[in-house]
Amino acid sequence: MKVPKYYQVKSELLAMIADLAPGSAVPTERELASRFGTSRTTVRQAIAELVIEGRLVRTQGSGTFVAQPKLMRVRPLTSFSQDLTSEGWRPGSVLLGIAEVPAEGEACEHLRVAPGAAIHRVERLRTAFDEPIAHEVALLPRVLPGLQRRLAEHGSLYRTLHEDYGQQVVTAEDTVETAMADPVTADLLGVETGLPLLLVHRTGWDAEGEPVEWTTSKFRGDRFRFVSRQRLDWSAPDAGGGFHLDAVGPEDAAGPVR
Amino acid sequence: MKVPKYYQVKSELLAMIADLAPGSAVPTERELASRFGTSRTTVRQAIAELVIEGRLVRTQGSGTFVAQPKLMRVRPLTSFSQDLTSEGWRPGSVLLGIAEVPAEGEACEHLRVAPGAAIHRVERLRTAFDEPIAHEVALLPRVLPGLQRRLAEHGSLYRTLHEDYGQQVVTAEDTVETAMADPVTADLLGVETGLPLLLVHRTGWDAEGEPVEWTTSKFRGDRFRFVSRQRLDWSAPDAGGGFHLDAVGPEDAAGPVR
DNA sequence: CGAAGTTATTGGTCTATGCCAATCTGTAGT
DNA sequence: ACTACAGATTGGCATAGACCAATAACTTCG
Repeated sequence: MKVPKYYQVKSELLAMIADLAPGSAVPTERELASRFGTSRTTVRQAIAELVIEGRLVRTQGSGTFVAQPKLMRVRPLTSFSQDLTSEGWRPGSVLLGIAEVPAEGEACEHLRVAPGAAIHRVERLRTAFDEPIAHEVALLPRVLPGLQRRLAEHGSLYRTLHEDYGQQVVTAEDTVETAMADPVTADLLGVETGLPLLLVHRTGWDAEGEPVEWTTSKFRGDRFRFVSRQRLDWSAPDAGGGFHLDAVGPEDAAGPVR
Repeated sequence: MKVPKYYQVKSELLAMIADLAPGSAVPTERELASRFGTSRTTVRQAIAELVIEGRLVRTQGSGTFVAQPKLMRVRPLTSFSQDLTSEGWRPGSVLLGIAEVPAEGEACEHLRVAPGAAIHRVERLRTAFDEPIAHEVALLPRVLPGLQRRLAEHGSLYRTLHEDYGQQVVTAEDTVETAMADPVTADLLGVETGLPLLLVHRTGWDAEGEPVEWTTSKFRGDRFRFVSRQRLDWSAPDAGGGFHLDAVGPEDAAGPVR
């Protein structure tokens, strides 16, 4: 796949700032342009995307600096009752790949497995109205013989886990944040690079509190809106009105240049 | 406030496509450039933002067209138990304005009041670590005498509604989508125009199912991540695994040009 | 009539350049 | 010391033009 020059600049810039502390200054646009042998416009395009991703901050007259890491909002959802009827329409799903891979990085923490342990990786493209909607990678820590065949029969991953392997996701935690479409994801979703995405991570646990899945989904931000209805619990202090903050580290962003 | 030329072009473009059906072609970049008396670069910047907002779609070699309206994802949350301890830190809140205004537009539907009916409007800037985090406008349909004074005493809007007026939000529906920072919001949040935001709408109902609030929040997408933990109900068909889709109309986007 | 190749059109990327606006810094004046 | 002013520096906006890549319309050939 062809990689535009501004995207190469972005990647090199990303590598350059990886080791810098938040608040550190990066070279000026004019300096970077001559260093990378390109024009200032191209450098600006690269920087603009890193700003949108929350990796850099710019101040006119002052300079460009490494951004602080993202914050996190925890909404203390409490009690809830089912009152949503399942109206609506069920979209399609295209299986892009399924394999056994070694666990690595963040996945080890979320799935509570040792690095290098064998886990299942299910990559799918979710569609609606025959249009790509989201790119989804599910990681499953358990031993699941014949997963591919059984998944093909059921269609639904959750149903397969439940009916064929007796695994049930009872508790789940979702995180929603914005991200930008990298060239690979953009290609899969049929959109152009740089489009804002809704990046959703889901961790699912069974009744014993053991992790069952860790799924990363990238939804087209220009086509989607998440809706959740819930009951609030007033025994919690300031339920619903307040929110809690914590600092978390940034995920790695732009992929490797080819 | 000064408005860049590309933003004027964007607004005129937005007005131009308001009456067009989805799929309609808009003039070419070169045509628009000469019509608006500007360069192609400027037109491209305007179009790029409209694409990010989901109002236009571009196809190389073919042209630029009016986009389909956004889709909606409904996640059928079901049962839930409180197991989140309220750790963390409570952020600040700056009251920007509070007034009685006539209800109009969407608000009438969500609050179930007649157009023109008097409602309260509470505009706040939410902060964390002394940094602007979100711009929030809460609309309240009930009669609330002395709201401003009592809100100043309590700080929390929810606590004020509960303790002073006996109103309790028991059920709430949140929607989360991406949006871009318009110049006014960007100014308030201290970021630059065009940054992706997490646009959150919350409707709150009391025990009788009567609307209590309709709140619009714009969070900095580069600084936030929403987290919700929930219990899944397996009595619902395909709970958790499937998702439901529906077409909704687009909100109005760019503000007026000045 | 249908398939294959050609050409014009459209958006995608990049360059080079100019001026403006915000910021910072150093210097002169009080 | 302190303030006020005047550059120098930096990012913000815009222009004009060039070439590339994908698409669609047209032409030509079988």
